[in-house]
Amino acid sequence: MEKILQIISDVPLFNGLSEDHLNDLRQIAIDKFCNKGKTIFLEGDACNGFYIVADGKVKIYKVSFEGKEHILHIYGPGNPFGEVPVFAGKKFPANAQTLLKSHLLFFPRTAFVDLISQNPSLALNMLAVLSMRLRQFTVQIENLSLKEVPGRLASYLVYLSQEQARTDMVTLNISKGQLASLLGTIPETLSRILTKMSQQHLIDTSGRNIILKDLSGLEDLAEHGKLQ
Amino acid sequence: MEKILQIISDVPLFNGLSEDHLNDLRQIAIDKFCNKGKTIFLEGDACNGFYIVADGKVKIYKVSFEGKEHILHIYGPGNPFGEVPVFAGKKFPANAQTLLKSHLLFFPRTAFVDLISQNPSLALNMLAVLSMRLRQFTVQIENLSLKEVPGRLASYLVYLSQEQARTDMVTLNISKGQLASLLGTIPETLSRILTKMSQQHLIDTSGRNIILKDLSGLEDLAEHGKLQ
DNA sequence: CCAGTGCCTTGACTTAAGTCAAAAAAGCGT
DNA sequence: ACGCTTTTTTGACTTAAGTCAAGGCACTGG
Repeated sequence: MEKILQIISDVPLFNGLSEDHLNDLRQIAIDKFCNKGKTIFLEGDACNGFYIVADGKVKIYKVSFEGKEHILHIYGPGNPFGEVPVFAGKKFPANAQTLLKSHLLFFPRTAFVDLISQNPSLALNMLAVLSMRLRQFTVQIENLSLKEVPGRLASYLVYLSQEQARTDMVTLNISKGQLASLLGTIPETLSRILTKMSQQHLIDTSGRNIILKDLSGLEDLAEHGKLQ
Repeated sequence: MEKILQIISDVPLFNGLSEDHLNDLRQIAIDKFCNKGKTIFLEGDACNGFYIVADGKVKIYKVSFEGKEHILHIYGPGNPFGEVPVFAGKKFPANAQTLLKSHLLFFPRTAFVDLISQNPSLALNMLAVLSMRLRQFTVQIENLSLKEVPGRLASYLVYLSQEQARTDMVTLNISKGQLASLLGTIPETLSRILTKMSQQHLIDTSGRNIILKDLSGLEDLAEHGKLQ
């Protein structure tokens, strides 16, 4: 049981909270264990709380009428999700599904709102989380409408290289099909662009490893980029 | 001077706050009058506060390397903007410019954060505002990646029809060029699609007025649609 | 070792939407 | 009403990226 407290205290959202507040959070948190591929909620579902990934991986996605899916986020340990309807409206704006066997913590809406009302620094943390998300969405929209697929892929590779703190190689932690969906395209197109980038000596691919042969070329492509 | 207090008390973000708190807000608010076309901030600018539109109209937009612009939002009276860096990071994630002669209220960051820390209901209101924005972005991303331009335009018309509470006609409150940018396309394409929709007897256009001849057809198109 | 499944790649084709250029229409100030 | 600017429309052309269909590759379990 102390494991939950441990997990909670490691979540960025709860950074800087006092022992007492962490304990309060622990009191209201509910464990949820899910197998891979489990749907956690669907767009339009009523919401009575939000989740934090304790362990595993979750995708947040939208589906078009024809069934095509676009992944909005992929969240791992420490990331909250499903918070939007806690504060605005009552319905989830997208779908959530586990990509791996996962351990989630569920925070019921009313209890959590009570905590926030009594705890300004929790409120400020939550505001920071939502603001970061807005910032990310801003970038996603820019990518989708102002850049072509090669530029989006290059951005993603540069981002991975920062995240993984390596300039020589990055490793995808999702399948290429999922990456295509995250970039707002389809697997065929992604595949073609990866081969094109290899031909231009920007990268080399082997499975989920992508060797960055010309990082500054990729940065360039991410910025103003056409691939020829 | 009482005008400012009046404006503040009408802003949804400040709904339900006590007289005292409204007065506090009024103390920290700074008037700003801008002519049409005035740049309020640019992406990457350091931020030391956020704005509320008291009067006029402001566009929030991103610009690509080649200079193409994509409008993210257009805000009118009562809408706050530029709040993201108040809570996360310190730089604006996009650009802001007035579309009309406008009257803005500026709230300096530190003073505002102090108020929020002392006032849970202001914090909850702010959380609601940011959550609504996330919800809207979610829809925008869905539109951009899963729908074609005719579907996006149809969505927008349906949205306008709800907003203006009319089923027979809507009036654009921005130019068609700006609408194109808001939909993630260019004026030429928008123009062509408007004529196509007229040919299909979905709408009739005359300047900024668009007569909705077949609202359910438009709803259909917005949902799952191709225009043929 | 082989069959089977899921993932990825390739090829041929189609199409939505962007570019460039020019004309037409609408606004605006004097 | 006039000339000027800005916005919108139209046409011809190009291109990025999607669709459909098939094949290859790689990992799994019998």
